[in-house]
Amino acid sequence: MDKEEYRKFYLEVYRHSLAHILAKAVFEVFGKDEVQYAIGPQIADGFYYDFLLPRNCTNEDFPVIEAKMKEIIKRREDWKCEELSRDDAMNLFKGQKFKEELIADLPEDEKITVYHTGDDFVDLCRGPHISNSQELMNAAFQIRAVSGSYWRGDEHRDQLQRIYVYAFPDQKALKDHLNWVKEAMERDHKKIGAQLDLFMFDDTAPGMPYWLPRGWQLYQALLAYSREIQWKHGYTEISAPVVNKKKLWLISGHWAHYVNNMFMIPGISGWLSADAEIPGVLDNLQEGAAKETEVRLPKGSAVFNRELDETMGAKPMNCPNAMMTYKRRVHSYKELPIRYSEYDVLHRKEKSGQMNGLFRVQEFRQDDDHTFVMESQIEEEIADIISIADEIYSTFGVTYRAELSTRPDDFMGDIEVWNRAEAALKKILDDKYGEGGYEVNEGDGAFYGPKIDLQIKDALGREWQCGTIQLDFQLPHNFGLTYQNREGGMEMPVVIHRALYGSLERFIGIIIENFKGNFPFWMSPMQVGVVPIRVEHNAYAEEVVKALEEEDIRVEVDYADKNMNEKVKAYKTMKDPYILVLGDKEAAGRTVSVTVRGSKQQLHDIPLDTFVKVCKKLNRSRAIDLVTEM
RNA sequence: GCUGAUGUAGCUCAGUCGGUAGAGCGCAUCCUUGGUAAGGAUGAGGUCGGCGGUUCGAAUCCGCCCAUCAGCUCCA
Repeated sequence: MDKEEYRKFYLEVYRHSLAHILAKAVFEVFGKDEVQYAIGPQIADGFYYDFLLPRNCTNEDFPVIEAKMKEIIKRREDWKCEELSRDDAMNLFKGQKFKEELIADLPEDEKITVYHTGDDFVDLCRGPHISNSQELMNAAFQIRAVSGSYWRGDEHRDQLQRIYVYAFPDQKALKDHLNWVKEAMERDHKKIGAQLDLFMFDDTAPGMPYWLPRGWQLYQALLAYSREIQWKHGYTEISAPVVNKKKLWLISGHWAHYVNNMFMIPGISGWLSADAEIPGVLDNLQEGAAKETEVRLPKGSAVFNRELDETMGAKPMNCPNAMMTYKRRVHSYKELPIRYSEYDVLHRKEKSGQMNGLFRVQEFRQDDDHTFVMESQIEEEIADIISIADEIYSTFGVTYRAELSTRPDDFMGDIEVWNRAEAALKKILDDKYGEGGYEVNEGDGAFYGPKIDLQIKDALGREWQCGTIQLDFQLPHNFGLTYQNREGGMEMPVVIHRALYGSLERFIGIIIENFKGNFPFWMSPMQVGVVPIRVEHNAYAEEVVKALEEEDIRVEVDYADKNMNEKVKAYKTMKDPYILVLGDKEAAGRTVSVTVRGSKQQLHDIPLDTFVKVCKKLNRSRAIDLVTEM
């Protein structure tokens, strides 16, 4: 074991042992007979332990539990490992239903071990552990949070209370980690988004971002990039209705599978009154809806029967409209692949508590595409998509992780078709990342097809699904799509859904955190800030602005009669890549003085033409770093 | 939807035992007329998230709701 491995091993042992100490403390604080303990694994910054408690644990319990843990450690109790038979183990944990379930689920040949901490606490555990609590005297820990969690991740089973604890070998490591967390919070896109005036939210439209002038510039830069790269790869862009009648969603299958996540809009006669005797209103209530509540509505209240034909739904996805677009006429095999990209607004109604800044919203746009191919073209097409993904992600300097998701339980369609599709995706991933070079999520696919997801991390290390590539054998069937083959017969195309940014909103959230708001030149909301020193320099400043704007460089300027320091400060706060200071010297020599973002040094006597060329080049190359020498 | 937390000026936050609402930054006006995140003076700005309750009196206590955050569960 080298030094690093040794450290890692002991970190695990410490955290694992502290988890037992936490459980013992919780027993003593909440009463041993009233606590059911489940599992307590370690995680990146410590560990957690799940309990079923007699009452909810709140922040006020944290210091009490922490003090109890410290007290227990000071008892310097011995830890003993014991190997038990299955029956003895069952006996030992009698009444502890989660432990009983865990033991029952252990494979036949698995060795069952328990660890005793002192003579009044025992936990089912594989170990290894410390041999005496005093080894934990120097360990640093702090309860981070408590949250609800479901036993075995199943929301239909017991909801447990998960106590999260930061745990490190010593105080310094804990402090360092808390600092890291603090710094990560500073990168939070919600915070930077407000500071840089990029976007905002309002209670009147939960989860639906307002894109402010600066943020919208950034957004448009990303869209322009997507359009440019897709055009080169043979994509054609369309735009389609945002709101569609129920009939479309019935055909696509969304009515059956996704209706509860859709924003509904009643047609003309869709609104009923509670006192109107309309048969079928109550019968059509969704399963689980409280019928009593509906009956008690005051007379004259508006009631919406969404089962009426004229009910419209805001699209949560572009696919059905893309299918309609394809279906408008007969297609020949010679036309395929046909690629319809679109950036229309999508709406998805989320359960409360699911929203999260730009990461999880109810209104967003995707760099979406639906490609119609012959089965023989799938592999080549997906390889091309992955090459586009690589190109896009490298432009932003982000790394991603690929995941394959396979057939879920509620799948639609023919199982043979599913198997073929999954095999095709696996082959592509094996070729690109090597066997085992990507994760497989069994049963996590969309109901209409398997998918490849591309995951990117945020500042806190949480992973978010951005890109997605999905095969679909189902929608072409639902919509009756065909193409005419060489022999004159009709065949059904396969659809590839794909988005590489994923949602623009989520992707922008990610890159805000990645760049900490210091965006590459090409996507900066404003690229150059111009500061005339005095009003008499405004004339030259106008010339400079004009020269930049002629080359499509986003430039802002402050002609006001005020101190130049204020103007510089404003642009620095907004993280403009370049700030130009213009005074007598510059006007006389037709030059600019450049302050480069992130650098204290100023570049003087740069000819205006040279500076414009640098900006043009940065826009064209989409380089991540700024040019610092001119 | 669930668990825990948060919500006071545009922003960051203070507000003790229930007794007329505070600061810094920012904003407006003025002075300083300037070389890279200035200094000073004056001023505007509040339904204390919303609704209801308790009370002589509520930012403060209680209930419900809304929104947000950390998780869980979901997520085409």
